[in-house]
Amino acid sequence: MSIDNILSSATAAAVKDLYGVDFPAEQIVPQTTKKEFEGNETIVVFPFLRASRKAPDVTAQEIGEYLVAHCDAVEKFNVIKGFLNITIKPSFWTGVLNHVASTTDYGFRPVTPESQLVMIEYSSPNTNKPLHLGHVRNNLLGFSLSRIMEANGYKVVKTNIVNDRGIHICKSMLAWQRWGNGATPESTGKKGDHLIGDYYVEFDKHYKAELKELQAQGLSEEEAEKQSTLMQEARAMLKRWEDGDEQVRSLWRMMNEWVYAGFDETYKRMGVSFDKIYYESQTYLEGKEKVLEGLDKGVFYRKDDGSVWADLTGDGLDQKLLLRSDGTSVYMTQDIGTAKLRYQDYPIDRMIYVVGNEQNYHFQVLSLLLDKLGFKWGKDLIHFSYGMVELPNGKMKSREGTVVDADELMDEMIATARTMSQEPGRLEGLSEAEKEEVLRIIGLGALKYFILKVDPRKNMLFNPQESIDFNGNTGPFIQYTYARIQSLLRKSTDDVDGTDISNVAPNDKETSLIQRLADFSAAVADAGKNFSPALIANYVYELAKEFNQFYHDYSILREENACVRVFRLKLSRTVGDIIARGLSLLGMEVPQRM
RNA sequence: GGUUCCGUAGCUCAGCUGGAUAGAGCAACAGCCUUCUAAGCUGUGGGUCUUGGGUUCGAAUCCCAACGGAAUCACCA
Repeated sequence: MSIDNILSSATAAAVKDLYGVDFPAEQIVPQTTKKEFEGNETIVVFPFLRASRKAPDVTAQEIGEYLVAHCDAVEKFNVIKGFLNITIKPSFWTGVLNHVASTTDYGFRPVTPESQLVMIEYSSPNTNKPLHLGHVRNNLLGFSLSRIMEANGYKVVKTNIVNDRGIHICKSMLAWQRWGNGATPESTGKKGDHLIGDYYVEFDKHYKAELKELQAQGLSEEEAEKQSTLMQEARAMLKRWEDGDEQVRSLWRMMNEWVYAGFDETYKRMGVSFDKIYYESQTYLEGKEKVLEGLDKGVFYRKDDGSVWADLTGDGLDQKLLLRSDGTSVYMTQDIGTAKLRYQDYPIDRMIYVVGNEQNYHFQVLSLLLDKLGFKWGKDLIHFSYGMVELPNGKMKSREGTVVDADELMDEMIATARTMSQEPGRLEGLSEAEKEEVLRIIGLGALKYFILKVDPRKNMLFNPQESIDFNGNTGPFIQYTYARIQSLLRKSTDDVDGTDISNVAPNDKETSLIQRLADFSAAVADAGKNFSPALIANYVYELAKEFNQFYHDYSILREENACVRVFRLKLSRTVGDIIARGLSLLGMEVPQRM
C-alpha cells in the first residue's frame, strides 16, 4: 500500500471521526510537500472546511493530531494556512525501499490469461519511399505505448498495416522500368527502400517536366494532368496489377521484397517490432463484403449511381462514401476490411491506432462505422493521435527535399555519440564491439527520449542543425546516471541484500528519492491510463536528476557507517533498477558504462 | 465557413483530476575535476501563463468570448 493510499484513508477516517462526515478517500489526494516546507506529504484541508465548520488552520491542526495518534506511518506535522504538512517516520521509508527493491517488476501489473487483449497498430508505411522523421515519431510512440500497456497488465498484439498497393508504388515501378537499367540493392549497394524511393522521386521529376511541356503547348494544368502519358501509363499499370497481370505482379513482388528488407533493417535498428503484419494488398478487398453486409442490414444506403454511403448526420457528421459507383473500395472500406481480418485473427477487446492527427476525422468516422457493423471494440477504439514533426522552416515536404530520413538521422545520432565519447577515459577498456553497442544505445537513446518526452498530441519542432542535445534533460543524461550507479556497485564490496538497514534514518534527500521510487507504480498506471509515454519520460528524468544531486552530495563508498553505506548503495541500485524499468517502457536501453 | 487541437522564460518543453512564491533543459554570465564517471553539480539573470470576462476560499489548470497558429471537411491514401 502506497503512502498516498495510507494517508488518504487515514484522513478520511479523521474527517469521519472528528466531524461525522463521510468523505470519499479517493478524492483525497496527498501531494509531495514543496521543498521549501518541512514534511514529506501535504494534504490540502480546504475541502473539509464545510464538514469541520472551522478555520482552515484549526481544521488542519485537528486532522494532524488525529493522524499522529492513529496512523503508524505519521511522525509529526506542521500547519501553514490550509496546508497540512506531514512528516513520515524514517523507519517507514526504509521499509518502502526494501519493498520496492525486493519486488520483481515493481510497478508493473502481471499479464494473466484473463487480461484484456489490446491490439496496437503503428508504423503503417507506404512501400514507395523510406521511413522519415514522421514515421520515427509514430514508431517510437507506438512501440512505447505497447510496452506501457503490457506493464499495465494487457495482452498486447503489435501490428503494422503496410500500404503496399496503389498508384504510388506503380509510379516507382514504372520509373524503375524506364530509367533503372536493372538496378538492384545488390548492384547499387543501396538499401531497398531508398532505391525504390529514388525512383519515386525520378518519376515525379519526369512527370513535372512533362506537365511543364504540355502547359507550354497551351494546355491548362488540369488538361495537362489528364494528357500526361506517364500518368496514363502508371494508371494502366495499376489496372494490370488489379487484374492480376503476372508480369506486373512479379515486378511488384520483387520490388516490395527490396523495400521490406530495407524497412526491417530500419525497424531493427530503431528497436521496434511487430507481432503481426497485414498487407493492404491482402485486405483491400475484404471491406467490400462487410459494407455490403451493412447495406443488407440497412445500416448503409445505395445511391442511384450505385455508390454506397453511410449517413452519419445523426452523429453530427456527414455522408461518407464507402464504395465507389464502379464498386471499388476507398480508404475507409479498406480499414473496415482490415478490422474484419484482425478480429478473425484475434479476440480483440481494445484497439489502438497510432496515426497522425491529420486523420482525426477519419477515425471518428471509422469508430462509428465499426460500431454500426457490430465490432464490440469499435465504439471505443482509440485513435492515438499525435502531432506532426515540424522543421524550423516549416513542414517536411518530400517534393522539396526537406524530409529528414530515418536512417540518416540514426546515423547522425550515433556519430554524435561517438564524437562525445572521444574524451579521454571514456569507454576505456571496452572492446570495439562493446563500444559500438554503447554508442548505438546512447545515440538512439538521445533520439528516442527527445521525441517521447513531449506531449504526443502537440506538434513538435525538430531542429536538425542544432541536432539533439546530449546534455540536460536528455536520454543520455538519464543513461549516464544509470551507468554511474553500475560503476558504484561494481566498486563496492558490501553485502547490499544481506545487511540490515532497518535502523537507518534517511535524510531529506534520501527520503525524497524513496518517495519517488514508490511513485513509479502510479506513474506507470497514469501513463497507461493516458496512453502517454511522455509521463514516463518526465518521471524518469526527475528521478535521474534527483539522484545526480544526491550522488554529488554524498561520498557513498567512503561513508564510515557500514549500515548507512549499504543503505545508500541499496537506494542507488534501486534507483538504477527503476530507471532501467522506466526507460524500457520507452523502448530505451541502458549501458553498463559510458 | 463547420469540426477538432494548440498558445507557459529569448529557444525547446514540463506543470496530473483547480492549491502554497509557475518549473526544467538549452542559450548567457559566475564558480566547482589530487574525492565513487564534469554527458555532472552549485549560483545569477530571464514570466502580465495570448487577451478579456466568469465560476470560488484559491485559476496556467474548469466555463464563455475574442485574437493568433495547426489539422481536417475528396468517387486520394
